[in-house]
Amino acid sequence: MRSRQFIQSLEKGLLVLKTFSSSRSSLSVTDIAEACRMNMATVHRYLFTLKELGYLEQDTDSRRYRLTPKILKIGVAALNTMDLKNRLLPHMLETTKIYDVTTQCAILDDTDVVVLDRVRSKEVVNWDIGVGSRLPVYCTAMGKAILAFLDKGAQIEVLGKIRFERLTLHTIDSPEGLKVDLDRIRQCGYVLSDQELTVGLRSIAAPVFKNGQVEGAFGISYAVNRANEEGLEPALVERVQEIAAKVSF
Amino acid sequence: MRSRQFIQSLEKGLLVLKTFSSSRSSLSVTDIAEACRMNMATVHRYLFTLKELGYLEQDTDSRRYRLTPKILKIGVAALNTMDLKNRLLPHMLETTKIYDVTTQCAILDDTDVVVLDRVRSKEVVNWDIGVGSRLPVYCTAMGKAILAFLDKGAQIEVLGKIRFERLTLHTIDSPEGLKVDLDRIRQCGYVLSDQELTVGLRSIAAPVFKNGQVEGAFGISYAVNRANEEGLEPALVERVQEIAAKVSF
DNA sequence: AATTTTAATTTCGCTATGCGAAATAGAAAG
DNA sequence: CTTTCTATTTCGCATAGCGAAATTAAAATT
Repeated sequence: MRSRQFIQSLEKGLLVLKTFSSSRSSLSVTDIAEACRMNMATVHRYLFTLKELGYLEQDTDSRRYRLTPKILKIGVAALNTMDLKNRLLPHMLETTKIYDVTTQCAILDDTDVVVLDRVRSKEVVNWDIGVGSRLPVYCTAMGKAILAFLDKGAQIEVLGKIRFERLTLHTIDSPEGLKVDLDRIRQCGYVLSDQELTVGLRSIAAPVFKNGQVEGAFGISYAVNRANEEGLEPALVERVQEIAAKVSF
Repeated sequence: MRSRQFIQSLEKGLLVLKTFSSSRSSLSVTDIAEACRMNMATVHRYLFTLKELGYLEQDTDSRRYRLTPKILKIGVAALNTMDLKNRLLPHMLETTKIYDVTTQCAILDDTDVVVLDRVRSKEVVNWDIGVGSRLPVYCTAMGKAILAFLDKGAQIEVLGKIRFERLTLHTIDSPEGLKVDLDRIRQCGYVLSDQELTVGLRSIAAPVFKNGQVEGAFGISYAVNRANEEGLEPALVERVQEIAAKVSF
């Protein structure tokens, strides 16, 4: 049974909001009633309220609802709160400038890494995700960098929750395989991930610490063919570790 | 009096969430009770619920609450919903690559423009805002581009709500001055803004249309000194208009 | 270390609030 | 024109949420 302190109306309201996504951007009362398993009259009341508050707008013809930019205010506050991002940004800009690689920073949430910010390289890769995007921990350099330095308990908990999926030929697809890799990463202090998430993409990442605890990760990505450039990767590996260490405390 | 359909608990819950911001990232029960003018017991119930749902976390020592990345899921859905961003991104990447300028796209919300996405140039300017940031309409190239092409009614409404503030020597600081500028912009089809928001920064922008209605704007920014580069600005002006027209329909 | 102050959390009884069935309105399909 | 489907509103009931006050816990002050 739920605590007496729990406010169900808020849970329902957020559930309604959460139903909207990039693939389901315009929803009818019925759609939401179905998705949330709620009574239609009730759903209507929530939609009415969210519209009144300016978080949703309704198409006059189709009567369907869709998110407004106002909702961003809340999420963006969360983003800017993360000072990892602010500490890393100057280094990201500089690194991208020098090596023309995409630099990024991320934190862990559940079994995903959430991209806090990224500075894009000039080279256009067939892969472009935005700020706030989520990527699976087990097949990203930043994800593995964070996971490897989590304390045992937390690490095991995350490992247990991951749903492995073979995204490329290089994707690790078992908890055991990942565990071995994480132990190795913990030894050497950085991750070099070769096309584990996307074919053609290589990444390097290292963990950033805050009071001795992993706070997130700093990472860079570039096209596989650049791995051949004389001395580039050793330089990048060193730089990533150096920067991650510099912003850690 | 409020409609019978309005759910007050949801309003209060969102009010509590909204209280968190980059400058107020860690809040106590009392802080929020004060800011929201709500009873402390009530505030506690909302915080408890949001914590339970995973949108807030509580520091065990200070008992203060702070946003978690989970809240980003909702905002990011809103961002990705905006297909203006998806249509423009390839052009943004290409333009940044060719001219090394910062490219961006934005939409209007209330009296702000909300940045949907941006591709940074290599030149590091003392000005770096992130995705989801809000800038005032009246002193940004993208803001004025959108405003100029709004229908009369909507334009007047926005003009009435703006709170003008002189940010630089070049900032327009009256509705009358802005109106004159907007009429001129409507004639020529693009905006060239010189240091109206930030000293040292110049921007060019043009509106993007969807079914004949302004949907948002495409813009580029660069350091003032680059205005001297032979033929650069005319080329940029043309390019901005060309791209804005191409993604309009 | 004892006392006071301040803040967080829980309890409890009352009532306004939110619930869902059903009614109504309105649009789309047949 | 009728039927069907969806959105919206009404209404009476049950309960979820309210705030005063109690309780607990942690700082601050003596």
